[in-house]
Amino acid sequence: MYSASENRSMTMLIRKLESIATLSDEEHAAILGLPTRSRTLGPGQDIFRDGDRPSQCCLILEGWACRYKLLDEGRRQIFSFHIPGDIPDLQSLHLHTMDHSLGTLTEATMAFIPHENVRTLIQRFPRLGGVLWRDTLIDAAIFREWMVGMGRKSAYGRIAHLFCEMYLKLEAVGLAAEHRYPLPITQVELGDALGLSNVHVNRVLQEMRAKGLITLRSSTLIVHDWNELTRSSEFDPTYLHLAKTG
Amino acid sequence: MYSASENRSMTMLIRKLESIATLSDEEHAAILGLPTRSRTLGPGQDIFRDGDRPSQCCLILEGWACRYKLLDEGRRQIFSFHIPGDIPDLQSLHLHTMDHSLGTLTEATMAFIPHENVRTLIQRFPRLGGVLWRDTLIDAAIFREWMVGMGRKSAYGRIAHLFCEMYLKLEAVGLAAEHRYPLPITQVELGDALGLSNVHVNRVLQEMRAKGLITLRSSTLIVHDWNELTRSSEFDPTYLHLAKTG
DNA sequence: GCCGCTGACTATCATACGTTACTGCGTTGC
DNA sequence: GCAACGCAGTAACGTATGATAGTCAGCGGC
Repeated sequence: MYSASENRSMTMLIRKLESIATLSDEEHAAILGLPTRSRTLGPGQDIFRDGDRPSQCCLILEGWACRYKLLDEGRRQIFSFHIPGDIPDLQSLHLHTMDHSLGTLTEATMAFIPHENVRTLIQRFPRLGGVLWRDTLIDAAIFREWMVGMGRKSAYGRIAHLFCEMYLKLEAVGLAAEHRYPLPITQVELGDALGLSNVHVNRVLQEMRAKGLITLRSSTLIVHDWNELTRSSEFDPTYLHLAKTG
Repeated sequence: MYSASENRSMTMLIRKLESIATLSDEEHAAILGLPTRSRTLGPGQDIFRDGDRPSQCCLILEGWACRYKLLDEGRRQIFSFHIPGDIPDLQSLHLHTMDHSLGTLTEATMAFIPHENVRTLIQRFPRLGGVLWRDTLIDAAIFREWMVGMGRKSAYGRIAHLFCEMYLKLEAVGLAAEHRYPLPITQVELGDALGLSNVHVNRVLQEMRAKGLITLRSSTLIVHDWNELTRSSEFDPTYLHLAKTG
């Protein structure tokens, strides 16, 4: 059921971890040796739900996912967007009951790793535990940054900020370059992430297009003026704590 | 400079950790043995600032603090309120550059613990490392919950939700009971935490008072109708991951 | 005993955003 | 080839909240 040897699916995880820390050869090898079971899901499928008590972690190999919570009357808040290399539910190692849901945005392939094996890995390589801890801390830093947006920035600034953030995250694992990247997210989902209505998201996107700031078509975003995008969103990448940027 | 033996100041930390996990006698003793240096600050003082690279952790013994970030034109976003027993900058163990600031709200006494000693503690008691990791994960869960508020709830719901949250956090460390607690926070600070103007915070507080829901006077909050408070804010304590509630 | 300050509170007016409801275009299914 | 659907886009209108600009009570300083 789980395949351990020659685990190609772990390269994405290694790329991700090396974007936020450095790994020794032994640590590298230990990660490659993790047993995983892969699975592909269609778009809009839940991987776990609010209230679940998962016994494994979920690593994204391909496609996009998001964490979210549902409220009364169809309201939804999306907390994060996840791309290949991410382990969106690393927290389940220490918080046993999920307080939100995780679902796919696109068709997506995930590798599941039993908690047990992650725990053993951390015992053998405590420094690797520190790297995973660091990853969850960066997760929290991104939440804080979204809070700044929702609390104190305009819709325009929020959307621009998200575009900057996703670019750096994708670039860090080699999935974006030249200020262009795949963005398979609907306007409704953008709104649910940023606390906006789909109508207003559309308004702001039109405004950005009119200014020649971006092109967004068939799920591809092209940033024509990166400086203006970062300036107008007050974007400072420190909170991403990427290895490159210190 | 640091005093290690008979460390009374650590009891608040132990109470806090026992509110989210259980500790063995050895772990208990090891925490009491941590060397600390205490310091008392007046209200409105910064403990560290955005961009700092601290070499110690800060445990709050008495008083309130908050984490925040400043933007252009005097805008401010407060991320969290901290009470005795909290270690607001635990993340600095793995994220070396602070991406926000920490300041006191009231006069406050803090105990500083060198990172070095925390690391040694975690090496000797890996399970304790897990508890601290868990604490930072709960921190993140609270951020997510605030995001839900700022993105998808009314001002009324947000304020009510915060009142519920602070009550449970204070109660968990024995600083609140009978739906009444000290709340030494100005209306401006409430607004900066919830993404509202001070004027609107005032409007909503008046509304809550008019309904007989709460009394808030001279920094003391009394909740007259806990059920209505939780109902109107869609409050579900799961995200606090308190030991009691599983 | 007044000064200066901070925080609570209020009134008026402005606006960024939400709500509702609709059009139109691709895609998928059959 | 057309129905059904999801998503982008638009228009008209409504409103929760912000901005500005004050008043007032309490309080420490001297």
